[in-house]
Amino acid sequence: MNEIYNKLMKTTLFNGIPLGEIDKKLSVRKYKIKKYKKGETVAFRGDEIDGLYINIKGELNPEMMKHSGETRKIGNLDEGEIIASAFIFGKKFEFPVDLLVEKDCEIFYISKNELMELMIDDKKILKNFLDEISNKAQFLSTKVWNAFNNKSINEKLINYILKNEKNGEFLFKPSLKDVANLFGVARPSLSRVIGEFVDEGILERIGRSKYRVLDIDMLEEKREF
Amino acid sequence: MNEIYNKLMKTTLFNGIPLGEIDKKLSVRKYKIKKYKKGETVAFRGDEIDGLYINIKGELNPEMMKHSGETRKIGNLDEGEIIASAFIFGKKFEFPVDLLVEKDCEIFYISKNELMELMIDDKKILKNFLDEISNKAQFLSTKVWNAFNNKSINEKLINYILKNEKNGEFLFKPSLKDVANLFGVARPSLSRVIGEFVDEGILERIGRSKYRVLDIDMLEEKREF
DNA sequence: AAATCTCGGTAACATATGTTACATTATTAA
DNA sequence: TTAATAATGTAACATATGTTACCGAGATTT
Repeated sequence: MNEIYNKLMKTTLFNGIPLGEIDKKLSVRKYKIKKYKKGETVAFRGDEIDGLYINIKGELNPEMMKHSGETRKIGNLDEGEIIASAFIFGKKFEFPVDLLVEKDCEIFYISKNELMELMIDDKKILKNFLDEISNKAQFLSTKVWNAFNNKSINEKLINYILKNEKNGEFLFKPSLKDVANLFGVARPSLSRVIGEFVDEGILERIGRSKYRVLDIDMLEEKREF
Repeated sequence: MNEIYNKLMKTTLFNGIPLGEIDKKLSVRKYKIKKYKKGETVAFRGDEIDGLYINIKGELNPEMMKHSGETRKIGNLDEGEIIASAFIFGKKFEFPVDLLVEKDCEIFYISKNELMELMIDDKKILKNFLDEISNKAQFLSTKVWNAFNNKSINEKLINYILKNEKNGEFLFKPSLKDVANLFGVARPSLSRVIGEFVDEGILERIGRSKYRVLDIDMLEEKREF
């Protein structure tokens, strides 16, 4: 039991709550621990969400799929993170994505009602959960803003470089292909824009998917307008 | 006072709470009512958010601005709606947009801490607020999904038509210009695609920004892949 | 080391969207 | 009503991105 409480202490929801407190709060509540093996699917898009799920051990992989079958990774769900926190309340009670197990997992579950009791009982937990779902919304808001503001591959690339360069060097991680996918553009199209930057003397190729920034001023100038 | 409580009853936060209850809860709490005239700016992007703001009378207009000065309406904030609800908690305590007054307004304000006390004190209010933020996140999530899934003007237009047509007819509201802006595309580009649909016999123009769907099957076929 | 495989760079071509300009039609103001 | 203003449909042209194909460089396996 103590091992679980120890894990929970590191989660977003119980962040800052002492071990003894967690023990006291949870001992009077119902909850479950579920285990999954690598390759299994924890949930499919559309499955009902009836409570709070926290990944306390292992790694999960949320994926969205287009009608055509094309998939896109959204980002990993590491230990301590709440699953689909913004979909527990609100109008839709269903998983927005498919959830695949990347590394063997243990998942903490507690019902919606028990969760609310926890929040009413402890102001810190309430604050933690409000912060959690607000952060989700803020993250999405930024994404929407970026989609509106950085429309061209040009702008996306510049932002990527400025965010990822260390000492004037950067590489496309985990691969150029994946970055193109992240941008939502075709790989050769991204390569072409990179090539243009090289022609203009802004970048220099120093290895496989690896470049050096030669003229950071020119890079920032190109940003606008 | 009663007039204000009456307005509050219709808000997202106090939805479902009887008038007497609102009176009882709020009489022991600090809150303010602020008034604004049309044309004033309630808040600028970056201003600190130190609590909960609800528009209880009038109409507000959130706007985002690009570096270049180009602006985009996000959608109106009508009476009863909470302002920037997803930015009260979480990492960013600041307004994500500029807030312009469209029609003379009255705004209800309560501090973050008092808001939390309200939530702890009343489970319905807690649920309402959790629903509110979750809905925001879910709405944004849909937008991100759409941006990923409906990339072409073609697809956006088809979805727009299927969502807005009544008895085979629809119009671009409030104007074609605004819909183009909503899509994030140039107006003539949208017009061109509409024109193509007309040429193909899928649509028929029956007035200013007003069209009739002639072949809904062909419209749905064009949807994929 | 050799064979195989995957990824990344590049080019030619096709398509989609943006830009600008203009005429026409509604809408608003005078 | 008339004049002014704004919105819309359209066309020609410019630009950005997608698609396909091919080759060579690294990585991986044998």
